[in-house]
Amino acid sequence: MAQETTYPKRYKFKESQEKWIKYWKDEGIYKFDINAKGEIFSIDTPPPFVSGTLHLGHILNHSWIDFVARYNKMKGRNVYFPQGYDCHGLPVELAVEKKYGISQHQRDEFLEKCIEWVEQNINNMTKQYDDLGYSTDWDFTYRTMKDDYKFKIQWSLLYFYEKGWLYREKFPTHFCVNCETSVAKAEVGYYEEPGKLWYLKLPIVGREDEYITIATTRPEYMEACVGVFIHPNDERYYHLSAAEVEIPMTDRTVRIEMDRNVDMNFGTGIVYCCTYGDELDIKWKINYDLDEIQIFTEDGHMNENSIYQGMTILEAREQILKDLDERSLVEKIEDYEHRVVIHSERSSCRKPIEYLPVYQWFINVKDFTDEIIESGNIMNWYPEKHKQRLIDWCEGVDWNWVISRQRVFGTPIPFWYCKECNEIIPPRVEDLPLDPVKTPPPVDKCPKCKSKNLLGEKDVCDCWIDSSITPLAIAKWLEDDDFFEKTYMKAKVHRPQGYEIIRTWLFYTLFRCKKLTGKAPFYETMINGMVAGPDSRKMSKSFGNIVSPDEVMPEFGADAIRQWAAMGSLGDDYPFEYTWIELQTKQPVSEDKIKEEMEKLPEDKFNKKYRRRFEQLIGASRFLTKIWNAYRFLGLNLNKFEISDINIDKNLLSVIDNYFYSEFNKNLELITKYFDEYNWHEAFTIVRPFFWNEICDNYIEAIKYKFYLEEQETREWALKNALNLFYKMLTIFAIIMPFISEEIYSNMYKKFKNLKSIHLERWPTPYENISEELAEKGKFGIDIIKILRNYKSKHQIPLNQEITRVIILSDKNKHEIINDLKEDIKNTIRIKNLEIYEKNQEDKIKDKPDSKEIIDELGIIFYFSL
RNA sequence: AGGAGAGUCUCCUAGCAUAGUUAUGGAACUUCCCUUACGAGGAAGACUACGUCGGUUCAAAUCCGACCUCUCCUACCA
Repeated sequence: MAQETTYPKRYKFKESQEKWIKYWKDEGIYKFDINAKGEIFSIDTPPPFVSGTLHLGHILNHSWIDFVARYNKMKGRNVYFPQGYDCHGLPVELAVEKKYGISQHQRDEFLEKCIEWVEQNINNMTKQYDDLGYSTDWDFTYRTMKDDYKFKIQWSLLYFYEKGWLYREKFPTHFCVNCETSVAKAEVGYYEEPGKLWYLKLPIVGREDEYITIATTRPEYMEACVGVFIHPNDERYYHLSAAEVEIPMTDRTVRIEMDRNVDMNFGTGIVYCCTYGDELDIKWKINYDLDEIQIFTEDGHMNENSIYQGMTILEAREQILKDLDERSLVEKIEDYEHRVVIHSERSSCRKPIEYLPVYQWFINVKDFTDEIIESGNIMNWYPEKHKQRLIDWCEGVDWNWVISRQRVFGTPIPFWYCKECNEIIPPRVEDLPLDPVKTPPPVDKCPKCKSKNLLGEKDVCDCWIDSSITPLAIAKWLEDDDFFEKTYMKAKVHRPQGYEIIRTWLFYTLFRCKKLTGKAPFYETMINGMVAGPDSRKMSKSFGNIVSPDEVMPEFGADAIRQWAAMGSLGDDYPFEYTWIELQTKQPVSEDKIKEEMEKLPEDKFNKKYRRRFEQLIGASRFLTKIWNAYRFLGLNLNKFEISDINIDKNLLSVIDNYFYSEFNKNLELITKYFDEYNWHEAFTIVRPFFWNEICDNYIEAIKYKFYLEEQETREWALKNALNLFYKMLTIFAIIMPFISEEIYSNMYKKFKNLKSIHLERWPTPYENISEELAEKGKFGIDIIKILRNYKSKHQIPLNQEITRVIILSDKNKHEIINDLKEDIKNTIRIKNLEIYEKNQEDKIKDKPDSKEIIDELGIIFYFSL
């Protein structure tokens, strides 16, 4: 007697997940061995920012990445699949300030706490990855905040400096003159303030007593005015084209320019550009190559470029208005609801923000966009259409990359500079990584001006500086030459990512890696879209359409959620569907009603009354149940036998086996083709119906009767053949549903296969030498079975009820086929007496039953009697 | 404001460069049957969609133009 295995009625995904996550870890199923067989295929996965939790966008993206990893492994490649974390960023600083109540000015302690906070978040996110069934090898994880990572970053910056691509220059930034610090865009807010709009007259050069009038909320910028703009379509001002105007309180004149960015409906439709008034001013300064005249100091006073030197900005405003008024240059004053940019998000400051130029570090990318396009062109794009985003972006780049951020938690920019002459002092390679704020420069005086006033840069790097060398970091660049050679230089490197960061992550990675190694980093890229809510708008709190993975994972499990991911389409946005259900009536409730109720009811009451129904996941769970039951059925029968293998013998295949094996071959070819293109959606829409409607509904139904036969050999072969086919399907399932596949494998197949895990298995091969002639016959048999089953159904006969007598009449050439399949037809449909004749024998049949059906497309006539 | 991608039935999705029967395939849905691998299964069914408006054409989801909506990006949140 075979060893008894028990087959629980339901698949318990929770226990299964827990068990296999541990097993995979203990047994090292996903370990990467660089010396293993197969071409090395590296996956440069996106390091998520360490917010502390993965969202559904990550789930979509990383499920796909896991499909890529598992599929390529099965195809025999040696897949290198690490997963790292992007640690630096303003949100970390904000969280630490809030949680520990310390400020960035207590630098050392602050940084320590940042690291602590990040580590906690990483723990949680790592668990979420494991719960998803993510097959990364955690031995190769990385963190952008670690020294080994920083070393590579700083080394690359030094290299860029030596090549002359890295430089330091003044550039405007949001600056709080109250706190005397640069602030991030995320730290500024707006608030509405009743203010004034001043209409000021600027004299036109060479035309006596002619003026143009500009409207401004910031008259104190007048002295910094370097340009005046009007809209090219503005009919009121056609006569002003190319005119010049005088700037009051200065001895300068400026040209009037036409620009489409002007808002014709604001003020007079004429706007003055004061370098750094707002973001538009900055854009104009760059596009029109305007001078910059700085009139403010970093502590909010007027500087030496202003006749109001020493006054605060507000004092200067009052004074200049008086002075302009004296010269009759103030046309009128209006009340105006003014949107003021203030320092609101991080401090209690709430004072207005100014744009001030400070020294920033730059990397020259403008001169290398052709090279980036080339690196993009040699890659395979899935889907192709998103390549255009990269090309368009490259072609439009007209400024260089500002890499410095006035933050503290980031990779230090490893340079010093001379306070007197701004000479840059680079570090020695052997001293990297370092923090120039804490480490003295390698020289004691400026090599250019001999000054001893050398300062370490306290700015840190833009996050994209960290993340745009991930392909090098994972390949142990500068660390292990052999590893680097094998996993980068000679490997196929796959880059999966969302389309929204093509212009950042992909762009900068293509640029830097090519420059640093001479080799374009990627063999191919797979692009995912954004996850939206059911209203196909992005998930956001204000729309109330957010779903968190933590909400659905415990209810449906990873295999179901991964099926949801598999149904998304390459490169397009993908909604996460749900409908609101009223719990009592179980009826769907409209979106509007829900919104109403949400506002009306307290949260707990609302939650008791309504619930979200996740249709996609319900469908996915049903499929898992179907797989589980097919397994149970085969398993229960396997319990009755002692078989030593599930190998097949071509000569012992039944006609029906032959047909389904042939169908499997055809479907496998399609599935493989779609997987090769990373088109999960199309692949899965073949896998699911093929398994469900063909293998379960037709194949298993048609061989079922054999399991109850007396004759051992037929029983055994029927089971073996079915187990063999099911196993091939299971290896395909393993990519999308790793847990249930492993569960079934371990219970039913492990004893026949010499593998610790199905995830070490190879992609299935087609059945060889399948006779198409026999397959045709099998198809014919299945068609007949379908018609008979249909007949029963139409006449409301229970499927398991026996029919007393069925007569099948066919053309001569079909007669023999039907005869061969007699047992299959008879037993599958449960017919007591099945008689088979050629059509020309119709007259000879005795006691023909009344019920008759003619099936033209099969060339068959049926008679039935219940 | 600009640039890019997208809009096909209740939901996903194919098709769209070389325009051509009745627009693909899934899920969900309804009715009947069944319940001995099946919180499952079987059979039938219907409804029925190319964002809007124009144009080119014998013929447009497909080509052209305008517009609308969504999403992403546009030098300090990733």
